[in-house]
Amino acid sequence: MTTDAREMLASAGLRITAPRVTVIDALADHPHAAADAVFAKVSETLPRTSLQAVYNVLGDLTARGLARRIEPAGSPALYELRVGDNHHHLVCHVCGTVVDVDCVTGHAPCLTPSDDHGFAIAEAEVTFWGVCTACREAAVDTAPAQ
Amino acid sequence: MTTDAREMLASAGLRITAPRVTVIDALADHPHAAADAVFAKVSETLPRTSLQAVYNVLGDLTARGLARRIEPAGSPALYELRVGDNHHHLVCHVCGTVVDVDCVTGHAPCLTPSDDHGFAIAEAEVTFWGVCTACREAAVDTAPAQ
DNA sequence: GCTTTAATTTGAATAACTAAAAATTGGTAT
DNA sequence: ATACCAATTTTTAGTTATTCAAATTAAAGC
Repeated sequence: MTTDAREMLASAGLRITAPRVTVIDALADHPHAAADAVFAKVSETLPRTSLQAVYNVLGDLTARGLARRIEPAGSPALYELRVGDNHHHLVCHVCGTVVDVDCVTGHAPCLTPSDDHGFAIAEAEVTFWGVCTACREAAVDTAPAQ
Repeated sequence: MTTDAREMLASAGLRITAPRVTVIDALADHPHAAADAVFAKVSETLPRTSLQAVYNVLGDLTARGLARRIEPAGSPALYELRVGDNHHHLVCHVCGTVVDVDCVTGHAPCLTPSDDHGFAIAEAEVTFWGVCTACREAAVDTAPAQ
């Protein structure tokens, strides 16, 4: 895992540093993690790392195309290493869990609007909202008796 | 316009107050406005209104289904009065302008993911990203000479 | 016109993120 | 190996968007 992180950084022309390698490892283990979750994970193995450094690294990774940043409504920004395939997301309204969904029709842009209003359209971002299995089961358990 | 606002509030069982009517009028004039833009607009005609009141009203309208809240990445929350038709949005990467786009395939949920991962899916939210005409023209004007 | 309950104001707190100067470190050249 | 320099990280602050809660005010039924 560490090797991959180093290769990723090198191929993007970024210096290989402990915080960067550790952030990438954390994202590899926990896709769709927010900055503070990444910080918590990184702190386990590299406790001297600052939250600011994590923000810097996530920003750098995103700017170089090594990571993708998503911002579901009501959630802080989440990061993932799966880039370049225009996949989408399915978010649980209750617990916020995010899972990947392959592109609806194949490749970017996977959809075209009925009217582009003169915009030069670059991409279509799709977010499916629903309730995950765990939250549905929890709801049944706590439902009022009929 | 004022009449419509009053009717909307009444039909939702909300008290008719000056801040609420004015917020609704502001949204009718400026769809996709953020809270501070609504506050600025409301302040013109009702200068004693607090920003907090605007947040309260926007929250109430959203909770009762009179308004819809969208949160494009990198933008504060935006509000619009067009609700219940599952339309989508086209956002300019440069200036943030938002325009409405009719639902891609007709009615909610307008899309189905390739794999629902066990989620009970309620809706599909589509955000198209591109560059609007004005920003494209501005880019040409300031482009470096070849 | 009262009374009750909802709404608004006022004042404060918080989360998520950005900014900038100072200290440190990685990678290259010697 | 060592030193250098620019990139990175730390430290410290600051900002933006938003929420919370107590006290005041106002809407609508009686």
